[in-house]
Amino acid sequence: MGTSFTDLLSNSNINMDDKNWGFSDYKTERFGLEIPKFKSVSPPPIPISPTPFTPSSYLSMPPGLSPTDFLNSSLFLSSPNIFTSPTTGSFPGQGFNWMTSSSENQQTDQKGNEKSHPDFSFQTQAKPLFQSSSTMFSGQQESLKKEEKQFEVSLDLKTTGMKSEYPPTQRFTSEMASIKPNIQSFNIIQPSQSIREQRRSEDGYNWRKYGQKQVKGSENPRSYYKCTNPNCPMKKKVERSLDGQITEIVYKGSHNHPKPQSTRRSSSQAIQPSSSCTNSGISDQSVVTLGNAAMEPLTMQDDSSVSIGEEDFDQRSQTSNSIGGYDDENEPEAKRWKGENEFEGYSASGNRTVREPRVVVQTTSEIDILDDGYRWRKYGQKVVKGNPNPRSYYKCTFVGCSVRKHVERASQDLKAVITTYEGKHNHDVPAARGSGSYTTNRTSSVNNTTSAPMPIRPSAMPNYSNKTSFTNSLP
DNA sequence: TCGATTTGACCCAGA
DNA sequence: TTCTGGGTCAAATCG
Repeated sequence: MGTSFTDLLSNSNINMDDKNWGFSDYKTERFGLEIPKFKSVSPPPIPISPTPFTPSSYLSMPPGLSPTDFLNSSLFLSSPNIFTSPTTGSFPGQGFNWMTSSSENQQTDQKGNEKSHPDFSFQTQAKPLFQSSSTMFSGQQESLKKEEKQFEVSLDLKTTGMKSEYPPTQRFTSEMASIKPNIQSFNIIQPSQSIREQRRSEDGYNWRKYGQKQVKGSENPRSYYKCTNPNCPMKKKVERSLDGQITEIVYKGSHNHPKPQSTRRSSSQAIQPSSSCTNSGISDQSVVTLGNAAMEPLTMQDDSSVSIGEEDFDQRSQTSNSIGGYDDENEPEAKRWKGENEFEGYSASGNRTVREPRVVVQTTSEIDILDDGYRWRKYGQKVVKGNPNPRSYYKCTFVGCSVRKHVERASQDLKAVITTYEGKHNHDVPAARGSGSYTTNRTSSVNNTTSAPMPIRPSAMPNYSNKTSFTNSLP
């Protein structure tokens, strides 16, 4: 059982020597062909959100080069498309902007139009790894699916000995993130592992599917899942493209129980927030920083200075994150509010043109966001007309305090952040978490390790009402 | 045999 | 009030 992942790949007719795999070649596949319609080409599998996405699953690091080195290199940090979080100052650029090198900050679509595409960074698909490029656009769907199926089964047998549980092409992507770490660390899952264990989603919880529906305006079926934990209200909706790739996940509610224990997960090390996360932070950071750099990443960037426990990790990773690209010009009222804490994303299908798969993760979990001294809970995110950048909505978490704020980057100047406060705090600024200053530590952490811009920090405004802070805080 | 999934039917909120 | 569509239920089916 000492088979390395590379061996597995080489046995599967995947040329690891082809330096284009997963990168430029893939981009060519996505954008270099005449694609009459986005939906004609299903979006690639994506490492869905709460998953401790593990870039190293797809990357082979040269000897002597650690992922941390990679992250700290100017290749990542010099990108002008990398911004700190509007609220936390976190540095999403550490979220593995795969497609973005210094010369590739601008993506070119199939029409030759250059467009800023920060979201594309998270297209770190396993697809180039696990799907033959020759069949990528063959149009022979049945043949393709058979090939995929055969390959995946083959790979399954080789690597895990487990039976297939996930649809083709989706495996080794989002839903399989719980397995992926085993690949990353070259650990082989023992065949004795229970089926139930395998059903655990990438977020570490167990889900039971209770329904599926064809949603109007979308050819993608939507599946409904409930957390299998008794009395847990947590649900999620998963939309998949026809070939099984997830195009959207919407979480609803929050878990009222700790994450189930898992021997597999502990052995794989990859989804061990309290250990691996706080040490390297790499895999877990990438989960929440992938996507639009202007979005609230709620990252684990602070790991070097702040120890984040599992619960913290869970909540952060479930925080509203929207990953995907949009056709900004035609942006309709993309998402509609269903309630204060409920936020319905619209699927990556329908009338609008969507170039990237989309993930909306919503939860009622409370999140602390210490950027101005107060604690904020993100309760929504929305792309509003006239600004392609999502607006993050926050509520003060202090009981009885109704202050809200929303943060967005200016459409004209991405370096500028507009923070609008609404209401008036009826309490003092809460003490920072931990013994030291959380924000101070974070700031120093960022500054010490990168040349990242300073966190955007609106001046503390204990009393304000509908004030807008237009902060041009980036160099 | 049992738990998970599938799928048609039903419920219900909103237009 | 009716219609529509998303969400859920639950019997049937599957593994």
